[in-house]
Amino acid sequence: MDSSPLQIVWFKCDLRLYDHPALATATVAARGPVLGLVVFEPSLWALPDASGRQAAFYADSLHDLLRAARAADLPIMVETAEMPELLNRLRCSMGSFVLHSHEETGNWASFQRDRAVLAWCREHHIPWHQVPQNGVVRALGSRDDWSRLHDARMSASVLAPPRFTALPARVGGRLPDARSASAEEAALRPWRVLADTDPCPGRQQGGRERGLELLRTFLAGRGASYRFHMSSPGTAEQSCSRLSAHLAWGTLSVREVLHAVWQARSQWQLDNSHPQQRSMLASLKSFESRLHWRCHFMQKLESEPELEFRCLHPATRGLRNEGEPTALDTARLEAWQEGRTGFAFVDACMRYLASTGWINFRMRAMLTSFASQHLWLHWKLTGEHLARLYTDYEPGIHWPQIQMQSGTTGINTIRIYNPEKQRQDQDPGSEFVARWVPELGTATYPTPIVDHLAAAHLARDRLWGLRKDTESKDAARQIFQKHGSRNPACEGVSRSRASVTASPVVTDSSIGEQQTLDF
DNA sequence: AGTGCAGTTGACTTT
DNA sequence: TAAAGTCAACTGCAC
Repeated sequence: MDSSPLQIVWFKCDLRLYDHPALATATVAARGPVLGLVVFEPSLWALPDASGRQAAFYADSLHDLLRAARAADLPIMVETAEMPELLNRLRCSMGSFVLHSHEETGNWASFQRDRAVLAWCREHHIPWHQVPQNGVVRALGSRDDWSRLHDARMSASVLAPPRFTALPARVGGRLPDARSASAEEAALRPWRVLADTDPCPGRQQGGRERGLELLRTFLAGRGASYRFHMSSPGTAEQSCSRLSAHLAWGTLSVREVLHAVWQARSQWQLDNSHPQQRSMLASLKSFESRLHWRCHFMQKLESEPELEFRCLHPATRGLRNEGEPTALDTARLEAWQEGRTGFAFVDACMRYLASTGWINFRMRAMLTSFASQHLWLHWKLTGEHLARLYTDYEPGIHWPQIQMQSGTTGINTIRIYNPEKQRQDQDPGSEFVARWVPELGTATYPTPIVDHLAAAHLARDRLWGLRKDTESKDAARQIFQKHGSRNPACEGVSRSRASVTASPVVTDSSIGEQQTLDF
């Protein structure tokens, strides 16, 4: 009998060695040798929310991970297979092992995959240790406890990369020689092949080294203009942290980013003579707040994975066409996807996103609002399209945000963005529109496909109309109890009244959260 | 000079 | 940085 069984660390959306709790628990003293495992799962990459640009970012990141692992003497096996069949194969060839991974708040399919893996592990008496890597709490009892649990996770120390011991020959001999460049290219091939199907000329590069560089420049001063430049699509690209894809694919951990923010803050606090001190301290504060909100939103999908395909508030189910799209739906969907709605700013944003794989938060909200409210398309279809376009697609942020901007959560105020007002506010000089919709003003540019004022009015009436009856309000209260933020500054309370009365009054029109990721 | 009035601004509410 | 609506206070101008 082997007294120290093989410890397999299954890398999922956590492509790093630093601050990697699953790797740390696998390497604590008295355990066996450690083997990394990265799996290209064809069924998951074929889903309608997956795309080539995400695969490309993953490949970049895996490249960095394999290099770092070589330097640290951690062998990593890269496989193309479905789980749990792969685990079965590994058990046959290598014998029993212990499996380690991070808790994942992914899409429904990844959740089902994890259930299958859990069933397989139980059947074969393979221990599977799943540990958290962010502020999302699995099996959360009450939202009242969440903030405390989140803060405790985030304030714990970051974990140094562990030291590894040599693999026994029975395992090591079966690994491909990952030291050669051609072997590494072969390992990355499934992701690269998929990437080639999705041209994205402005795509952000993946890999931990790039992520660290973005973090460094943002904290060292690039973030000074963050608060005033994040809302316009023309300036956000440089002023935002651009860490979203790195957090989504785990080349950086949210905790290490947070600790870096705290360290930068104490440095900036000392630098009284620096002209950017004030703006940097303000930026760091709002950036930290967003990291908190990031986990807050992901917690919603963790607690209710059906958010990916079912309207949260029961009264909003069936509001938009959930069946076979009509001819009108299809025409509108295609116009929106292809950036030819006749609303130049909306079209410019969609084309920019398609070309770069990223757009700032506010414009994501506008694109969603336009599809759901003005075009009255069901959010599942449009949400899948946006998911594919986002290199930084994070299911736990995406689906709760999509539902929020579509007015189907019941606990958030209805936000219908006016595409003309947004153009005025965010692109007053029309530089952004001119760059991405150069044919504007010529005969080839379409006329608007809807009367946006009338469409917004109709959407407002429909959504507010649903909230009037008592049953609907009761449902909203229950949703708030399960998912709502307990931050007093964000309650559905009129702030002026809350500040002057002993017991703030919750108005009927504002049960729940008033906060978005953008504020 | 003070009054009347259209138009603007800002705080606040409603959808 | 949701947008639209309401209302009161203010402003600039004409008379």
